[in-house]
Order: sequence, then structure tokens, then C-alpha cells
Amino acid sequence: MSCTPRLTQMLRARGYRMTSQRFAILQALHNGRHLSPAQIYQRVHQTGMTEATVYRTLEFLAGNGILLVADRGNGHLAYELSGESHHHIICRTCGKQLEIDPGMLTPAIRQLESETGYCLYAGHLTFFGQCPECQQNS
Amino acid sequence: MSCTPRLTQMLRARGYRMTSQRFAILQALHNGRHLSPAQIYQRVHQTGMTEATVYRTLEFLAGNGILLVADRGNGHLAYELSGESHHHIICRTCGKQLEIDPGMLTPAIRQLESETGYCLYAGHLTFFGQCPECQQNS
DNA sequence: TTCCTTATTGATAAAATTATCAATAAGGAA
DNA sequence: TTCCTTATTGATAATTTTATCAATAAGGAA
Repeated sequence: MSCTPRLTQMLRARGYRMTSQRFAILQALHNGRHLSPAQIYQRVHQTGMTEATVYRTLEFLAGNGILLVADRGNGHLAYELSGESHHHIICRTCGKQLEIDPGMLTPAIRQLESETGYCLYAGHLTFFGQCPECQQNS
Repeated sequence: MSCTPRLTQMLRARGYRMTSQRFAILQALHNGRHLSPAQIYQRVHQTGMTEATVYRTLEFLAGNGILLVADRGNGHLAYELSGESHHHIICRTCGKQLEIDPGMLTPAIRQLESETGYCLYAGHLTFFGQCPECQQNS
């Protein structure tokens, strides 16, 4: 991946290391987006990596801002590479998901920042609602 | 709680029942907000309720829109009564939390609805960022 | 290079969460 | 009221997630 050297340097500056395990997980998330820990383990266990390492690594990468955590609405969390910021709307009735451009929320986030003084990260938000089709059927 | 009859009727209309276990969990969440499953179990296990029932009930109540799920930023989820819609900003540096009025996001949500055709629920969003104090110390 | 410090991992145990299924109990019908 | 249907629960097992700790390995210093 093209961004690996930059990430390696960033981690190094914080006293951490880019290991083969961390790289493998980043690579898995570079192919499939929104993966659960189990799905990620399925794609990297061939390397001999432990499940415990998968969970630890995900927590570590998320804590360092390299991964984003997304609420999938089923009580579980999924992970994805940050930097490709976007948000979701999930239909509570049929489960369909709509990906929405982050720019659509930029004004609201800017206002939040100016009113609270906080500096907000891109993040990954999940809205819940009902899609147009399901609204008609009810 | 004043809203119990209304909830009972709403569940009944969907073929479900208001049980003593569900009522106990609602009552626990009426006192303490943003509780984890473990915290909730701690407050209701005196009634003889099983942990499995706590998890099941939380999922059920959330699925019926009576509870909201909030990402606490530590990889875990917390539950709270819906109807008291609000949102949070969590500082990634010091962990401090700021509660923000839902009205601040209303314009953005309205725009999202008109652009996507979805009907959005109030929900409970969690933003991550850095608070003013931590911005100065870095 | 070799040594040293320590971040990281695997192995394992512990804890949390979910699934299965028989027993219970709530509400509707008569 | 009694009977019947079925949503719900507790008990239990299975699975997922987390914590502990010794062994490994990466990077810095000399």
C-alpha cells in the first residue's frame, strides 16, 4: 500500500512499530471495507496470527486514528481504514444501507466546532431511519 | 414511570409483551443513563434475572426503538432510554465528554432527509475530537 | 556487529456475549 | 373461569472478546 511508509513513520514517532501483523490487517481492510473482527481474522489467520492479536491490533490501530469504528446497528462494530471518510444511513425496516458523502455534513460539523470549541475528527457516523420504499409500505 | 402504559400498549400492538424483566431494565435506565450491559445486570440481578435475559432484553428494546445504543468510543456500547435525544462529543485526548443539544444538528438532518428521501430517527450520535484545553497542550 | 531496553506476540485462562431448548407464563377465545 | 397458543424466560452450552504473562523480536546505543 502506498501509505505504509507514512504510517510506519507516524507510529515510530510515537514509540510504536509497524509489524507484519499490523500490516496484514491493514492490507485486509484495504481490500474489504467494513469488516468485523471475525472476518478480518478469517483473512489473516493463514499467517499464523492469533485471534487475540487481531482484537489487540484493531484496538491499537483505532486508538491511533488509523482505523475507524462503525456501529453496524446490530449491536456489533466493524472496522475500516480512516482517510476515506464517509457516513451511513441504515434502514431500520429493510436493513438497506446508503453511503452518504461526508461533505453533506461539513456545514453542521463546522458549526458544532465553532459553538463548542472542539476540533472534530472526520469520523464515521451511522444514522438510522426508514428508506423511501419502506415508508410507502407502511 | 409515566410512560410505561404507552410502551405497554405499543408493544402489545406489535404482538409483544411488557414483562417484569423488561420493566426492571427500563427502570434501571430511568435512573442511570448510558449504562453498559454489566452495569444494568448489576442493578437488576437481585430480581433473579439472568445475564442472558439482560442482553436479550436490551437488544429487544433497542430493536423496538425504546432504547438507543451509543458508541462509547472504547469499543463497547452503552444503552439509554430514547426520547431524550441528545448527542456527544468525546475528546480523544483526555476522554472528557460534552453533551450537545439535538437541535444543533436538526438543520443538517433535515437536509439529509430531503437529499436522500429517508426518514431519519432521532438517534444518538457520537462525535470524536479534541477539546479546547487539550488543543492548547499540544 | 553485540548488547540492552521494551514493544509486541502467542499461548492460555478468564470474562463477556450469544445461541439452543425445554419450562413458564401472559393474553385471547370460548 | 378453563383451554390454547405462543412470547418469554432460565438454564446451559457455545462462541466471542478480553486479560495475563512469559517468549520473541525490533530498534537504538556503543
